[in-house]
Amino acid sequence: MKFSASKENHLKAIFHLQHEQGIVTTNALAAALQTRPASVTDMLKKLKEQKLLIYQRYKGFRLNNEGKKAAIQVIRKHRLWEFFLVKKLQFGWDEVHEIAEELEHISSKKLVDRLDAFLGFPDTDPHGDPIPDSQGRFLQRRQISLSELPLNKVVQVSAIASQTTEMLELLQHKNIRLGTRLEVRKKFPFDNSLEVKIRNRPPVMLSAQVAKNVLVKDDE
Amino acid sequence: MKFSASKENHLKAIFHLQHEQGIVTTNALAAALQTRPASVTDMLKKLKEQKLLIYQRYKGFRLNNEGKKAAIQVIRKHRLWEFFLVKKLQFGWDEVHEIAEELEHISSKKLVDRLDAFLGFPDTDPHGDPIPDSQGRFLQRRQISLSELPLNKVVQVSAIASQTTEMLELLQHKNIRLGTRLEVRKKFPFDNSLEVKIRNRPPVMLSAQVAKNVLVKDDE
DNA sequence: TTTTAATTTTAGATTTGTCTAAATTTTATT
DNA sequence: AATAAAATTTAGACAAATCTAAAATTAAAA
Repeated sequence: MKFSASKENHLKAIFHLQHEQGIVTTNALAAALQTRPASVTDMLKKLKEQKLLIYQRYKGFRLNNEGKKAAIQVIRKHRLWEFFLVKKLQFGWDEVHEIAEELEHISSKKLVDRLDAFLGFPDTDPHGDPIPDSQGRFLQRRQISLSELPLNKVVQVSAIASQTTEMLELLQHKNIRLGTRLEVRKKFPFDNSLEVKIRNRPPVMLSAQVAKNVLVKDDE
Repeated sequence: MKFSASKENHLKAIFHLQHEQGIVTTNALAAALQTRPASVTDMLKKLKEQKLLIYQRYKGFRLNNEGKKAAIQVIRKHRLWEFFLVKKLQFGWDEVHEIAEELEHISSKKLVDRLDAFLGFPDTDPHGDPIPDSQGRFLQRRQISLSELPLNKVVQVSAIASQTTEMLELLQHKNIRLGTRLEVRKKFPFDNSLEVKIRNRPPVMLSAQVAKNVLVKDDE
C-alpha cells in the first residue's frame, strides 16, 4: 500500500471534499489541486483501477473504505509533521503547510509512529485539526441533530433519537434510514421545518420534531 | 537551485565516487545507483546542461563547484536526518539509511537549518561521518603526507613541506604542483619509494624523501 | 422541451526518468 | 598495430503525470 505523491495528494483532496460535499466532482477536485479537469479524470481511472474509489464517468466519485484509509494515513502524516515543525522546530503555525505537504509523502510507517510517540501522541495539530491515530481513528466526530446542521453539509444518519413506531414509519416512508447520506438545503424559520436533499432523489420536507430526532455525523 | 530527487541522488553519488576516485566513470556511477549505464549517460547530459559537472563523452566526469555545493547540501540533509532518527526517534543506526534517503529530498532550506539547531549543530552523524554546516563546510579534512597515503586513493596536493629550491625544481620537473590530483599506484618497501599516477600521464617515481614532503588532502 | 451552457471525458502530445538493443569509442591483448 | 573486449553513448521505446483541444454527456435556460 504505497502510493505516489500525486496519488496521495488526490486521495487527500478527495477525502476533504467528500467530507464537505458528500460526492466529489471533477472540477472541484481540479480546483482543489490546482490542476486540470482532464488530469483529474486520468488520475481517477488509475485510482478506480486500484479500487480506492467508487466512480462512474460523468457521475462524480467518492473514496471507498480502502481509499479513506489511505487518505487518513496521509492526513495523519501531514498533521504530525506540522505539529513537529511548530512545537519542536519553532516554526509559526502559518508557515508549516508547504513543508508538511512534502513531508507527508515520506513512506515509512515506522517513522510516523515513532514521530507520534516522540511528540507525545498529540490529538490536535497546530491549526486545531484532529490527528488520526495509528489505526486511523480520528478524535471523535460527535453526532448532532439534523436541526443543528449547517446548510449544504453532507452527513450520514447515525442514529434515531426517538424510536417510536410512528417516527420510524415516517422515516421509512421518506426512505431515510441509518447510513443515508443527506444534506439540509433550506430551513424555514416559520416552523423550523427543513428541506432535505438525498442524492438522486427529489427534496423532502421534515418537520422540526422529526429533524430534532434524526442524529447525524460527519460523512467521510 | 532545486533539483529532482533523481538528480540529487546522482549528484550525491558522483560526489562520493570522485572523493574516492578523482574522476568518475559511467559504469561506476550506474553500479552505485543500481541503474543502467545508459540511464547515467542520459542524466549526465542534463546535469552538464545545468552546469553542475564537467563532462566530455567517453572521458569520465566530475562535479564542478556548483555541483559540489549541491551535493553537499544533500549530504547535509541526509546526515542531519539520520542524526535525528537515531538521537530523537530511537532508531538503530543501522536502520536509518533508507528513511534518510527519502527525507534528504525535502527541499526547505529553512527546515534543514532549524533541524540542525534543534539537534544542537552536531558535526558527526551516527555512522561517524561529518555533517556539513549550513555553508557547506565540512569538518576539516586534515592534510597528510603522500607517504602515509593508502594505495589508489586520489588526492590533491595541498602543500609542500620543504620549500627548498631543489625540491620545488624536482616537482616542477615531474609536473606536480599545488592542486595536482594524483594517486599512489605502488609502494616499494625496499626504499619506500612510490609510483605515483596522474591522470593522462605516465606514472612517475618519487623517493621517500620527496613523498614525505608532499602534503595532500582529500579531493572532492 | 429544445437549445444552450457547463461539465466531463477522450485523444493525442509533452516531460522526466528510465530501459533495451545496437552503434560507437576507448582500452587491452595478442 | 590489428583485433578483441570493455565501456560508453545513441536511438528508440515506455510509464507516470501532466497538458490542450476536441468530442461526449449532463444540466440549465429559454
